[in-house]
Amino acid sequence: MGMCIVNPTSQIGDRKVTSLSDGVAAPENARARPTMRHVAALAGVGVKTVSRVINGEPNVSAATIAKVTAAARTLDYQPDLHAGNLRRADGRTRTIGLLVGSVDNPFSGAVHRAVEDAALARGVAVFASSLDDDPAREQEAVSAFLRRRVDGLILTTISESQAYLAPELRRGTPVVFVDREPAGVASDTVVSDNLEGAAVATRHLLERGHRRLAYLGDRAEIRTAQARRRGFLDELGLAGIATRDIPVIENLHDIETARLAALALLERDDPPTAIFSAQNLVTIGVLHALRESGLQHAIALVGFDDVPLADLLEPGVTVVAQNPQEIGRIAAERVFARLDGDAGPAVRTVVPTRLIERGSGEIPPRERG
Amino acid sequence: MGMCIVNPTSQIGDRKVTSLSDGVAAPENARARPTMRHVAALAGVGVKTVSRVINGEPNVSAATIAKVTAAARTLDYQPDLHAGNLRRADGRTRTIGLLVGSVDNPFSGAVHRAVEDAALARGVAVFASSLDDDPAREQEAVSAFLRRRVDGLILTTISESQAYLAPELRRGTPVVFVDREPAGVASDTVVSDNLEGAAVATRHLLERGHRRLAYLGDRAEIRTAQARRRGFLDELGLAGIATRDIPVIENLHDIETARLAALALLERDDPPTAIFSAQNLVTIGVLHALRESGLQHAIALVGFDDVPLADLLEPGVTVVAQNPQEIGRIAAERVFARLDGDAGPAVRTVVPTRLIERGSGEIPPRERG
DNA sequence: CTAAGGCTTGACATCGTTGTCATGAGACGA
DNA sequence: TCGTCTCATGACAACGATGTCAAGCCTTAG
Repeated sequence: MGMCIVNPTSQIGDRKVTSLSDGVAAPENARARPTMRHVAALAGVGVKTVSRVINGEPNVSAATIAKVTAAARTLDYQPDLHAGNLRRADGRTRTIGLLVGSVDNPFSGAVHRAVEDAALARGVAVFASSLDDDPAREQEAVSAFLRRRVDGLILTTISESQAYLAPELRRGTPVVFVDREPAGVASDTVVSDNLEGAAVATRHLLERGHRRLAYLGDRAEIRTAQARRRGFLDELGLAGIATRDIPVIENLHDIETARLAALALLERDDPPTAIFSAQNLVTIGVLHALRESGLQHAIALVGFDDVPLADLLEPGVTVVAQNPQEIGRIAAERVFARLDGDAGPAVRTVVPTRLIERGSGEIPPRERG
Repeated sequence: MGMCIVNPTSQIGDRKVTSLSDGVAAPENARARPTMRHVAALAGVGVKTVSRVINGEPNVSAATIAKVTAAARTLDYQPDLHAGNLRRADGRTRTIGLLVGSVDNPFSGAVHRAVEDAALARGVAVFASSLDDDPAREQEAVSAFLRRRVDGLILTTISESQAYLAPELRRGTPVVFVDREPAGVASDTVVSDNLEGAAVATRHLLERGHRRLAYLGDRAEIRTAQARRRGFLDELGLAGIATRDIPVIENLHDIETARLAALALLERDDPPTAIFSAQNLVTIGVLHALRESGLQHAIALVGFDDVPLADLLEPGVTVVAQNPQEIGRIAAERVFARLDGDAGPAVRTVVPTRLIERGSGEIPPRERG
């Protein structure tokens, strides 16, 4: 074990060295993963010299660089980033953790893509996980990220408090909250203007004469959903509409529950003339329900968050669009600014929303009855 | 430096031990990340005992477990997975690398989600990267994964040959190719039945009487795109249609280029009566062009790969749907089977496609002129 | 000719953890 | 009472890399 034998033919350099061997030739088809010591032995230099060459450090002769490079290529050597990190001064893994709603939700995908683009430019890899609005998953994902020593976190959260992150924040790990604001800790946050966006959507319907509106939204415990609901209700209040009779249907977490809720709503004796759907999957569920009821041209709809192909539907779907690319871009920018030494107070960035009129939100109210 | 001072008040256990200190008290608000040695010192036990408790190894007394657990909680200790891996026998990082077309493409998102679900069940984290059909990005992503010592790879590829992976495969790293078959190496592969799917789409149009068809597809160098094109052309040949006059427009890589190509096609003197769009973004581009030309009810369309909200459009979009969830699920299953010791020959899994008739593919041919 | 300085290079300790092994305490049967 | 066994525990080396430091060589200036 670990026995050293002289094997002058197995080196690239010109000096005689002992080569690494277990005394048994490894079969060609199951070579072990080479380490720096293997490269050093093959090149006939010390491991530190290999380290210097691999990391492009100065003060290595051209001849040595050539020998080491050749040996590394011959062995298909890949440095072990984590072993290096253990000793390296900055201790950076060049890895960040990203927790989004679900990697197959278009909003999340756009955020993810923007984060990835920023990370790629800095040679940083991205762990991506789906939250699925499950508090346990949030904690597990964060824990999994931290055990892998990510340099920073970009998190969409669902649990009641993120106070469990306080020790990590004290250690200086950058954490940026996206889409939803944290509770119990202060850290950089990037969110859409949910309150104002919902108000804009609601005003849009009110201005077209609608008085019987309905709200369909996500889980009530999500602060983002609460803000959208409040924006909706506040605006009704400003318009002097009694919110007592306004249907506010919450806890719709996927297309199917939203569709069923919308169908039930449309079958009431006194259905609304306009619907505000406060999340992209909810909007899609409502679209299905309207279509099934043949009411897509009769009942107005404004959705919060854009929906794929919304412009190709008939009528086009009017939405208050978020800007997930921008959210992701800014979140990544915050993480990297912190890693670059920015020690200022927590920054809260509000990304504006944009009303996109496509038809469904411009349907006038029908007469009652 | 590294000086040890006795600090009997800073421990949870009952034995006197030297605590870790630099001789200077760290400020409360910038505590360094605790290691096992810190936990051991606080608990008044040896590091190996902490290791045993953290890893749930047997033969530790209940009292010791309690002390160590308390100390770990007090310090908010998180074990460093990579440091452990360095020494651990199996050397697994419990991490895999996933390379998809783009994390914001719905097909990729669905694959990603399925892989994540399988990985989560095993406590494995997923690095996700976007290929963007860029050969350089493929190599960089793979290299970034390997430097981080992922246990396995699930790859969508674009470069001409994946022979560069041969040494890694010899080392036993599981590699599964998804969506596109590799060249130059043999390894597990999970793909849709592109040839047959395209043939089904084409037959569907032929059976409805179309003779003037057109093909709009992705980059010609992508083998998957080649297979779809061949499926289309072969089927025309079988039907006795001269393929010389059939428009075959390739290298459409995003919605906008596809839209422009389709618009140009529709403005020809002799436009097709039916279109086969061979990729999801191309289908969306074609849908825009048809809509802009007011021809969505006049020209038949069958797309390869499903499109979000395809069922809500008018007409609904007929597609040959792939099954990205299944592709992702099987790919993950292959990786984990290999990690569990499956040393059998490379497996090629073909996931069937499914024709979904929604209206656009059932439009009959218009009379010429 | 010699001292000083710069350039190359490698030995060694170290990062945070786990595998190996030895040690000591207590239980148990003869 | 005494070995023998099991259990609980910690010292130490090792994993693959990098930081530190000293040594050797070669220039160059005095």
